[in-house]
Amino acid sequence: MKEKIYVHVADDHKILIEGIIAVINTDKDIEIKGYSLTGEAVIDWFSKKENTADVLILDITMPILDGFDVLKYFKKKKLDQKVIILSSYDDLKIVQEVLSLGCKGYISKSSAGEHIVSAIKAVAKGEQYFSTDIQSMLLKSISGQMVPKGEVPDKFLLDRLSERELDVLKLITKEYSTIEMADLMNLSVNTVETYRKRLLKKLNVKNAVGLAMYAVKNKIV
Amino acid sequence: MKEKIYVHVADDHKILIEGIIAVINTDKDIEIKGYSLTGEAVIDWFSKKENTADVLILDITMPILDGFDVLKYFKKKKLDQKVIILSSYDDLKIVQEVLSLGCKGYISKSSAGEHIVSAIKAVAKGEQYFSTDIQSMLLKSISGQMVPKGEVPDKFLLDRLSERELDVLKLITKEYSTIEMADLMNLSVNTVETYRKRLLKKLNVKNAVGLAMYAVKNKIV
DNA sequence: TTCCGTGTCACTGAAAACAGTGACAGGTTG
DNA sequence: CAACCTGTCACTGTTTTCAGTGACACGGAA
Repeated sequence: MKEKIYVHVADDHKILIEGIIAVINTDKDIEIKGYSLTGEAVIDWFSKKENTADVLILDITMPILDGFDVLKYFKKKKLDQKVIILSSYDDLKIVQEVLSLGCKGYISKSSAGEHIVSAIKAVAKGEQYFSTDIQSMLLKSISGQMVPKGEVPDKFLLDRLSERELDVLKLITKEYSTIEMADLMNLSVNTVETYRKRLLKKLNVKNAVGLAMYAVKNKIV
Repeated sequence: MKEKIYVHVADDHKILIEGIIAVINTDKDIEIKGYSLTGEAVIDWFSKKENTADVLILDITMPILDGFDVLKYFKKKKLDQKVIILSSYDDLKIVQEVLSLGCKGYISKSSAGEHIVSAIKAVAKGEQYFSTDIQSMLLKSISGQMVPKGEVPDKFLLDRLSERELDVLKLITKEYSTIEMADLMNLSVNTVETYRKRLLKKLNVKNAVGLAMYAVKNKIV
């Protein structure tokens, strides 16, 4: 009889958590060790020594501190926590980003619950696990990535946005003009323009609408 | 012994559906009559005469045909189907929109599963049901709506957009500039500008980003 | 028939966005 | 340490958007 696998679940949608718990409870080898509704709660939970879990099921989009932040916290603290991302986004950039932050599995929310169980077991054993849609996306991206050597495609760089850039991006989606933002943030107009320009470049879009659409697609707003 | 309430669930996230089913199954008075993973599937299901449900739990965001489309379908077919929206968006415009399309309840995904059960029972009885965060948002919007009598707030007018305006709106969300649109549509730049200006006025936003955000929120793109 | 919305176009001027380049200090990381 | 990212700011253009005003034909609704 092998040992139980202990799991912690984090998602801001309580209903989803309840669902996951219900699914996981059907498996005798896995046991839920608590859940969190926010990124802050996850970090709190894991920062207490008495709390440990073999695997953390983690949503990306949560208010304030999101999945990225949680992964970064683990990295910073050099905790080798096994994490499975459970996301509704099948965006290549996001997958690459969380992988680089050390996550061990990625499941799309559109996949069936049984996959969570498989993923937990695989990751607990030290393997990686990706739901089929994510797998095929990764494969496609690699095979389609026949770029001349030396030239690194933008997609692999994925500049993560800085604090300030993110601030500006959010304000842009709220129809703020540069001057208004500068006023609001107590910055020079030039500074805000710099952030705007860096955003355009990093996200490879041509105008503010592109930025807004990016923000929407990536649940930044 | 009262009769059972039959429920159909629609969401593109299978895991969530499983969760909802698990939660609902704890209640003896409610029974699941199938589920759908897409808007098309919902419409298919309900268009078969042998399929009926007292209440439909419906997600807004689904690929291709979304929750709005499903509601519009019911409206068009004059089916008085009771629908509870289960959404991760707590946006006022969206709530107003689905209400105007005849939905009877609105639950945020961040609320607990037990609320679904309450919502189902309330709606089945002919009542309305909103989760607390949605309720407070609605109240706030109403109290903040102290406009001088006679002056109807724009939000309630929801001017219909013309064909051309819609065309331009869509292109704007694709980062087209006015000149590019004029070129593409074989129109004078001035004409396209006219549409743009009419859009700004009708939707009461201040720039192209506002238009794009409107388009996103109202599922025009 | 008159009014209104729509599709089409024009002109002007101010405001904002976009592009390019540059700079510099402070922090992190290899 | 050197390289890199971030936050901050400046200057100079060009292009685009936004605002205001106007026009005219067509078609449907009041």
